[in-house]
Amino acid sequence: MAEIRLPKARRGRPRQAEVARLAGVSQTTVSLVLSGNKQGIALHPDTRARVLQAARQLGYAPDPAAQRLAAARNDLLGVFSFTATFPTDVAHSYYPILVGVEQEAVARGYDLVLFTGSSSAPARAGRADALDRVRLADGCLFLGRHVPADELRRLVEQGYPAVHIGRRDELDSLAWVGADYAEATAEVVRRLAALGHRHVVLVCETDEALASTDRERGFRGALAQTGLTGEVVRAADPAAEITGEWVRSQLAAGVRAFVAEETDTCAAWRALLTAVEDAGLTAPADLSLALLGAPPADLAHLPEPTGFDVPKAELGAAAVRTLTALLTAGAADCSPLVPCEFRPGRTAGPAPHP
Amino acid sequence: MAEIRLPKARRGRPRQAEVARLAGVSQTTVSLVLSGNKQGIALHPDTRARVLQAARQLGYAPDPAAQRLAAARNDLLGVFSFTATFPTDVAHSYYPILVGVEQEAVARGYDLVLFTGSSSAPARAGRADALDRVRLADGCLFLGRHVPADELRRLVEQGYPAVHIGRRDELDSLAWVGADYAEATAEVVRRLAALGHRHVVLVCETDEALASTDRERGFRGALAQTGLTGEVVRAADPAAEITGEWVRSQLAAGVRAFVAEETDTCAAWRALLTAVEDAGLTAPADLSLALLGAPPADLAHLPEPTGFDVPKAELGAAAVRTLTALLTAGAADCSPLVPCEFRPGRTAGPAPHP
DNA sequence: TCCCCTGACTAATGCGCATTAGTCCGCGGC
DNA sequence: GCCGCGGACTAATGCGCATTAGTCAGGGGA
Repeated sequence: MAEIRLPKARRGRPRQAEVARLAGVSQTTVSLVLSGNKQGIALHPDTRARVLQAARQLGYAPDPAAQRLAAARNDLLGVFSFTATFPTDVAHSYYPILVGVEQEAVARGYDLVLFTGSSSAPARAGRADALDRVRLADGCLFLGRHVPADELRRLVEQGYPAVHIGRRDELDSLAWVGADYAEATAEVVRRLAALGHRHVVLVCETDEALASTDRERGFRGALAQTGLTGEVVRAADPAAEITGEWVRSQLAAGVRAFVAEETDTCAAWRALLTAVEDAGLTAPADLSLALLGAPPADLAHLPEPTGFDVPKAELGAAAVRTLTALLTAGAADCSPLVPCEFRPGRTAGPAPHP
Repeated sequence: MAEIRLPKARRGRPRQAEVARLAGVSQTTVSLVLSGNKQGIALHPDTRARVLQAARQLGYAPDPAAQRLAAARNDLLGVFSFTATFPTDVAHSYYPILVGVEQEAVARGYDLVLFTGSSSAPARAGRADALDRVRLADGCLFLGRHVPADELRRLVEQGYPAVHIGRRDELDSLAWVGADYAEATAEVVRRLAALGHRHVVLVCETDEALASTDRERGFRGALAQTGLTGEVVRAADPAAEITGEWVRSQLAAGVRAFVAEETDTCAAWRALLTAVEDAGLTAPADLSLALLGAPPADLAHLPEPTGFDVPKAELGAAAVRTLTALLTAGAADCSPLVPCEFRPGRTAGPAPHP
C-alpha cells in the first residue's frame, strides 16, 4: 500500500536553458553543441566541453516531442501494425519482419516506436484517430492488409513519409516493399519442369489479394516460358473440393505436380496434403508437391515442403531503407520487390514415368 | 522501380489556423472546440458546428507532438520492454501482460506506444538514450528485469510517471505492480496441509530475485501458520542435486509433499519430475507435487501441476490503473500486489498414511 | 588609422497547439 | 442614461527546442 507521489513542485527534467545557465552560455549554444551543430557554426572546444559537462551533470535529455516540433524530426521511425495487440509474439508472422526492421533502423541511427490499431477506441471528435499518432515519428512503416486505406491515404496525401510492407496498389503515391511472389512462383515451376514434370496444377483459395494474383501471374508466366501445361484451381472451400478422388482424377489426367498457395490458414496446402494421403499416395514418390511460401508452425513435424521462403527480415530492412530514402532525399526509387529464396524441400522429385 | 516523391511544396497537413480561417473563427476557438473545451468557455453551437465541419473538410488531425508540448499530455501511454531486439524468448511470457495493458488502456481512453531497448545504438552525445524516448508519452510502463536502473532512476526522479511491472525494490519512489507470490505460495502450503501433509519441502534454484525470496517468505510464513514442518532446498544445479535417491531419502524422513519454484527454465521443477520418475514413484499417488507458477510450454503434455497461476492480463491492467492514477491524481496508492489464483491441478493429493 | 573580415558566440523567432487574460457587444437594472 | 454583467469569442503567451539573423571583439590589410 505504498504511496508513490509525483513531485508536485515539479523539479522536472532539466531543459536546455538550465544547462545553459550552468555552463554560462546561451540556450542556443547548448542546442548547437548537443544537436551536432549541423550548420557548422564555429564553437570553441572549451565551450563545448563545458556544455557537455553541464548536460551530464544535470542529466539532461532532449524532449523528443519538442525536437519533433521544432526541427520536424526526432530520428524516430514508427511501425504501425494493425493487429489486435502488439506483434511481439514470436509466433506472430510479423515478428521476423520486425527483427529486420530493427536491425536496419539501428544501423541507420533511428529508434523505433511501435503503434497498433487499438481497434475499439471510440474516435472522439478532434482526437487523433489511431493512424495519426504515427506523426510522433518522422516516418512510419505500415504492416498488414488491414491498415485502413482512407486514413492512410490522407496521411500520405498530406506528405507524411510512409512505407507499406506488402504490396499495396490502391494508393499510388504510397511507397511499398513486397516479396517477389511472381518470380518465386515461376522459379518453383521451372524447378518442377527441370524434374521432368509436364503438367502442373496450382491450388488456391478464392482470394483477391495481390499476393495471390501475383503468384498466379508468375505461375502462368512460367508455364508459357517452360512450355508446360497447367491449370489454376481456385477453391472456396479447399478441404471440400481438394479430395483424394480429385487427386486421383488429376493423376489420371497426367498431372504429377501440385502447387499450393500459402495463406494465413494454408487451407489449400492442408487440403492437398490430406487429399494425397486419402488417395494412398506419398510425395515425392508418387507425385510432387510444392508450397508457395512457408509452412505453418503446426505442420513443422512434416517433411519440409519444396517451395520458397520469403526473406522476412530482408523485407523489413528494405522497408526501412525505402523510408529513410524518403526522409532524407524526399523520394525513393529503390526497387520495391524483394526476391524470395527457393527451398528444395523434400516433397518434390522427378516426375514418375507413366 | 516506381518513384515515390514527397510533395516538395509541402501542401502538408492542415493546422488549426487553416481550419480557423475556413470556419471564420480564431485558432483559439478551433482548439477549444476540438479539444473538448475543458475550461467551460461558452461557445455557440453554430460556431462549434462550423469548426467541426471545416476540420472534417480539411482532414485536420492534431499533431501529437505539439499537443504533448503545449499541454504536457497527449493521452499516450508508453510500454517499454528492454530486450536486445524485439523480445524473442521473453516475448512469450510478456505477451499476455500486454493484452491486459492494452485492454485497460483503451478502456481508459489512452493509446499505446511500444518502445524497445535497442541496445546497440551508439549513444551520441545529447542524443536521447533509449529510455528517454518514452517522454513522447504521458507516462510509461516498464517491463522486465533488465531495464537499466540508473536511467530509470533519472526518469523517475525527474518526475516522469513510470510504473514497473514486476516488483522492483531498489528504487523507492518507483511505482510497481507485481504478483503476490508470497500469498499464493502460502495458499499452496495451506492446501497441502488440508490434504493431510505434515512435512513439505520447497525446491528452488539459487536465485536472488525478489520473485524467489517472496515465495520463500510465503512458504515459511505458511509453515508457521499451519504448524507444518518444512525445509527450503536451494540447488545451484537442481538436475544434479535433486535425484531419485534424494527423493527417497526425503520420503524416508516423512516428507510426502514437494514444492518447486517456477523460473525461466523451471530447472527445479524439471529436476523434481525426473527425480520422482527415477525413484519409481508417481504423483499424486505416492507423493504430492506442486509448482509455484505455470509450467513451461514444452511440459504442456504432462498432467497439470497443482500450484497457482499468475494473472498476467490482470497484472497489465493493474499497471495501467496505477499509471493513470499517477497521471491524473499525481499519486497512486492502490495496492501493487495482484493476487494469484490457486490451480488445483493433478499432482497433489491426500498425504498417504505411513 | 580605419575598415572589413572572421571566429565565437547570442537574441529573436517560430514549430502547432493549449491556455490565460482579455475584448466587445447586448441587455437588464436602477 | 449609465453601469455592470454574462455570453461569445480572440489576442497573446509559452511549452522546449532548432534555426536564422545578428552582435561583438580582435586581427590583419591598405
